[in-house]
Amino acid sequence: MLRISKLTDYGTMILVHLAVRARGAKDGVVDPEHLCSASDVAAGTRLALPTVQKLLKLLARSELVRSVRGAEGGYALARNPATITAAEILDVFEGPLSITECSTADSRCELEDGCPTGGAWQKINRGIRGALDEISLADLAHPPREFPLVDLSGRASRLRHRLPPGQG
Amino acid sequence: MLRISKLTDYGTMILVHLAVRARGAKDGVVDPEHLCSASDVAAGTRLALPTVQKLLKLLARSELVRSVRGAEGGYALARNPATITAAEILDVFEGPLSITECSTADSRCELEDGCPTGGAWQKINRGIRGALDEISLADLAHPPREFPLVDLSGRASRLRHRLPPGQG
DNA sequence: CGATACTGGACTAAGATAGTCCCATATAGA
DNA sequence: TCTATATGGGACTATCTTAGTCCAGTATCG
Repeated sequence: MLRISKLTDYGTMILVHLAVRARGAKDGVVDPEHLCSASDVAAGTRLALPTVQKLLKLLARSELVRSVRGAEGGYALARNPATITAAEILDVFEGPLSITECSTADSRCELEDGCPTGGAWQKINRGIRGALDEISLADLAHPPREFPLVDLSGRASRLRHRLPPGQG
Repeated sequence: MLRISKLTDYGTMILVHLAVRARGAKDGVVDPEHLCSASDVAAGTRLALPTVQKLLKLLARSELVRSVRGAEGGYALARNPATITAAEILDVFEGPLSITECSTADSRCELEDGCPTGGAWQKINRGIRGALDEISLADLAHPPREFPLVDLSGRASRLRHRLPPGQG
């Protein structure tokens, strides 16, 4: 239920990669200014290069990632990973949509007035956003053993990432 | 972000209709055994009949709705609306999926071991489920002014329901 | 028996998604 | 200045999903 697209998942992996690089995963030296090329990200995440390029372009247009063009250019996080929330990340890739289809600005809903479920979906939406606001990119990049969120259910599925076609 | 499909939205409207009928919206007499035909639901929700039929069939296979065949047959909620949660409803229509694509049972994920985001997505998923567990069908059918959920964000979009083609 | 109504599944058009590719532009360094 | 390296913007396509319809079968009431 409540799927996100593969591209959103990939995009998150890319952000995690940038966050890890920024804190100097390789040599222990922290350098938030460190630029990663698309090729570097593709190699690090094992995602296909064209897909990574596409997603990085999208991210660069958002406020989460900055880019430097030309030789020796690349991408880096625009802000501290601790200040970037999962809600913001999903906004970049999925757009600021609500969970109900009819919530886009230019759609007309003739059931609007009498609709008995409208208000409740809105509350559900806010509840979900609240949960997403609690998770930062820093958490994603370096998850602590005990997470700040309450474990509300044992029903969550195992999570795995599928490799793009042509790998594995 | 985090869309549900139109059919899920429609399905929820159908469940709300059944809940309202069960508590006797018309004459004030409460009758949880009251059966609604697909035609009655279609008329009440203003959704197209074939779509309603399809969704009611799906619901009847779940544990949320029971059906009676033959003349004078129809559909009714299998349980008290207060005990049916939004999480259960979404499970019926969207399946027990996680928010990440790769979480289905038969997919293989070569990034599984080293995947730095897996655990966090899982926590996000649980947080969302927690929010959905707080909303009952009874809430959806008869939303109180003040909702049990905390209002965590002012960013939620207006919610409207779009009519199916051929209406309006 | 016949009308009513659910059951199961097939089918299609339209739209979304994932993935690739091309050309333009910017920059560093030889 | 020239060239290699990168990003920027967008077009394009195959595939999958979604939404919606329809039909033949089965159960039940009167």
